[in-house]
Amino acid sequence: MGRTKAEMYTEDQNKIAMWAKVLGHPARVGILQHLFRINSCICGDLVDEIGLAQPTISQHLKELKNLGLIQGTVEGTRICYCINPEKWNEMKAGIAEFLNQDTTSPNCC
Amino acid sequence: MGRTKAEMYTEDQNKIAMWAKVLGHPARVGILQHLFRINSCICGDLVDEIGLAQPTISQHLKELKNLGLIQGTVEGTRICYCINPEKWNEMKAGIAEFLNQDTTSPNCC
DNA sequence: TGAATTCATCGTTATATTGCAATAATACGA
DNA sequence: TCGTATTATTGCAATATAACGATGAATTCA
Repeated sequence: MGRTKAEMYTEDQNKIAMWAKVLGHPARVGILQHLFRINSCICGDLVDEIGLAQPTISQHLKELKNLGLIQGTVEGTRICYCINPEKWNEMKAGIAEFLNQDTTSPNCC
Repeated sequence: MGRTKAEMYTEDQNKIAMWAKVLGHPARVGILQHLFRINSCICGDLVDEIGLAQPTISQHLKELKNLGLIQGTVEGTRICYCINPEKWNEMKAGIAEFLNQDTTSPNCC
């Protein structure tokens, strides 16, 4: 991402940007939507569902895991992923607070 | 970003990812927060406020403009930026719908 | 034990993003 | 018109992302 200097920004700004960044790819949005839709865990059908190669899916899953948004448990040779509700709600609250800023003030442009 | 294949995804997924991506940098988060805080328009004090070089700020502003989230009007030699409430609310609704998915189902992990 | 299955990791390529210096463009005032 | 101030654009250099083939690790089953 070039050379972003995280220390220039507030913790708040970095956190929002971090969350937004992980949502900033349609494959990851699709993975999360699928996990919600299937509700119960799913394994590697994401490869078929999304249409990317297995290593690519694995990489996207890793990024989602790094933020704790999803978690996986081993089930034999397969791995079962699902949403982590606590982290999801934490992100939802953080982003909502940012998005809910007041837009009713008279804007001069 | 490597070679993301936008045509693989739904319009919905691309839209959410597009919005999230532009929020995925702390400088842009900071710019938007500042525009909200100052409420009335501001010009190029963002350079002092954020602490990046003027061309860098200009580039971030351009990305926010591309999505229509902010708009600028010329005021002499300065340019006055502010939030575009319509677009902001459209983004807010789109992201909220995605984030508000139900997390109450029993998760198996 | 050995083959098969599933997922993660590594290594590489292609592309995107960040950041800035230099420079251009625009508008104002003297 | 000329100089000044402000913002945009251009052209890099450094770094991050995305994608995938090849390979490795773990597990199940024969």
